[in-house]
Amino acid sequence: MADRQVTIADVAAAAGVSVATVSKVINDRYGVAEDTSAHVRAIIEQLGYTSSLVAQSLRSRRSNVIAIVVSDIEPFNAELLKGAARAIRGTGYDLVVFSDCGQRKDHPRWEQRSLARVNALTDGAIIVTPSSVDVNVSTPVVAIDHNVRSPTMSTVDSDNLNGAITATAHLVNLGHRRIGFLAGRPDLESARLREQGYRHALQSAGIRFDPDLVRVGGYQPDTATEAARELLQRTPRPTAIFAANDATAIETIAVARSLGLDVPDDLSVVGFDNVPESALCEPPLTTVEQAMQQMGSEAVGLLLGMIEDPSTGPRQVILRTRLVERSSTRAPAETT
Amino acid sequence: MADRQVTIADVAAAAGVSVATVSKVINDRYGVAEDTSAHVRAIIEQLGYTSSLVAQSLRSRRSNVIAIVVSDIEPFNAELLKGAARAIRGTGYDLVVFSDCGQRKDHPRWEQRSLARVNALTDGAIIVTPSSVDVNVSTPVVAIDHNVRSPTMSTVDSDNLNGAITATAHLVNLGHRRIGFLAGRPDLESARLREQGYRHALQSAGIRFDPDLVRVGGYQPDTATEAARELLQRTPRPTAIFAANDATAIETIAVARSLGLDVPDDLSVVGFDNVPESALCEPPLTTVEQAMQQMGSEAVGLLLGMIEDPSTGPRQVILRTRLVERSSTRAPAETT
DNA sequence: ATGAAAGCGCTAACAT
DNA sequence: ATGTTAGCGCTTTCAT
Repeated sequence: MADRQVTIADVAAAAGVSVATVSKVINDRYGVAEDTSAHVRAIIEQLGYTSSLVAQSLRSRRSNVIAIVVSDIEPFNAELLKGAARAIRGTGYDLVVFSDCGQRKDHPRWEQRSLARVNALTDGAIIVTPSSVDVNVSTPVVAIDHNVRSPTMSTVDSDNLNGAITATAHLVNLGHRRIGFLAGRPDLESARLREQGYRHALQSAGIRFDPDLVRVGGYQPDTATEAARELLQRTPRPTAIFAANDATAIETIAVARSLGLDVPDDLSVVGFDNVPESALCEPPLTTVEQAMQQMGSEAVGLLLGMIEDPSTGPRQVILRTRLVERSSTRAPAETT
Repeated sequence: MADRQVTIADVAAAAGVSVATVSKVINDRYGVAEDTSAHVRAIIEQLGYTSSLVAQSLRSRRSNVIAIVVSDIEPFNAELLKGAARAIRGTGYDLVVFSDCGQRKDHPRWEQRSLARVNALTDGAIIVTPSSVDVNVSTPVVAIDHNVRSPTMSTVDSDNLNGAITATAHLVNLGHRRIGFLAGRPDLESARLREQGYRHALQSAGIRFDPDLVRVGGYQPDTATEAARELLQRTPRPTAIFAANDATAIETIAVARSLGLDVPDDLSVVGFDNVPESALCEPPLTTVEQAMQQMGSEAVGLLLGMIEDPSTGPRQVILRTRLVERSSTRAPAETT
């Protein structure tokens, strides 16, 4: 922990040249003599100088950094990050992940703030599960799990509708009729589509939609607890629950257990996402897999394309989902 | 995607005051009239202004942001991030994760560069698995999985020595005698300690250490492939392998399979870390669990302590490990 | 209470 | 080929 970082001025002084010359050397600008350049490089090496990203990007347009803006770092976003990192490798870009760690989650435009904060720092940004309609920055942006269909923005999403249909149909095919739905956040498009899928599958099976079998779980364990309890304490109790994501599905299992219910004997539970945690819980969760890592890498691909060629139009990528059957679902014990 | 971000100058102009006044309002400085302040806030709201982290932190010392500097975002680091994010929640700090996505992994001082790049941006940094001895920045730093014992720096580590002893002893207790070791990166203290633990446990069991049963796997799948193959093609073949981390243990299983060997019938494999992937591979991996998320949150705790009270001395935290028995280990088929 | 001006570390015209 | 100079958006004395 030194008193002060080495600055370009230190290098210039030590090398006996101007800061402008050092800057030119760093950025491989033409117009520097061979030996001047070599000398400056030597000094840089010797002093262990690294330019400040902050100062550099305040001044110039390019930073060779891309940002991923997330509300929090939880299992789903962590998978995205793994995939994004893989895609960045070999491109020469650095990655900055910016997160307020969920502290502004309920603020209507948290992603706008985060984006504005890092904006000057980066050449473009990926924004995950944004809550507001439009973003307003000067660099390219691609949205993962976007809130609304917007043909003006590049987006990467899973096929939420078909995923939810598959999940619900799986329960129907097992013989379930009273199927509860633990909904996601109503302000998110993915959540709305999953509910649509649930309804659609019910209808296809000739099961009447019952609003009393739906509660908002909000995608997060703590917001789901009460909702799951209400669902499970109804009479007659649903024999199965489709939760809009894994986090709340896992919470549902915990609530069921606390109520003395066995999963899957007394209750089947299906989730959505297939985060690693879903395979590790007890019982292992049947869920709809999203290609999370691929979503991250696709987003990086789109973004770099837009950065390198700004005339690139917005593109929407939709990735298919698939059902992963594990042990949290089975045929209902008794027929209704 | 607007043409330009809203700046403090825009706000000042719209409010009919100077930028200095706007700055004071933003930072709750005294010396601004009530109604001026209210008016400025209204304009800020209306324009959707958010101050630029870049400009702000170039100018002032505090940014209310902490950095986590990682070489890459892979399963181990992803777990750390989850734990760190949880610990940051409620503190008011924002998190910036900086990574070159493994592109400078072999550069001897990659962490020094990354640290220097984000230094001005943050109030302190957590640096994960650094490769060089000492860091040189003007803000507090805590190291996770540090390279060398350094009482001058705050560090968070697992008890690598005892973890490795436990892993090796587990194999010994199952009846294995020819136990191979797929070492980590020799430049990392954690890797050296795990090898020490391996040797120690062998010695305790009265098994002679055989250098031919040790190969460097380098902590990464691609660097481990050849090493694992060499180990498995020796005659006589080891009946068990302790890999220095999960990533290379999983790779070892893949190599064994490609050689027609069954795990655990023909070969037992133990890993280290207990990343989620280790439970999901086939067969599920017996491994030594590090409290990865806790490492992240402990590091945040130490760092915030140092930021809030700079007189805080360096502290070292060592977390205990524990063996997680799954299905990749069993008694050897034939006795030697 | 408010504003003018200097400067954080760097880049980019523009001189020389 | 090199240096001088003017900012990037912000904070912070220091005048007024």
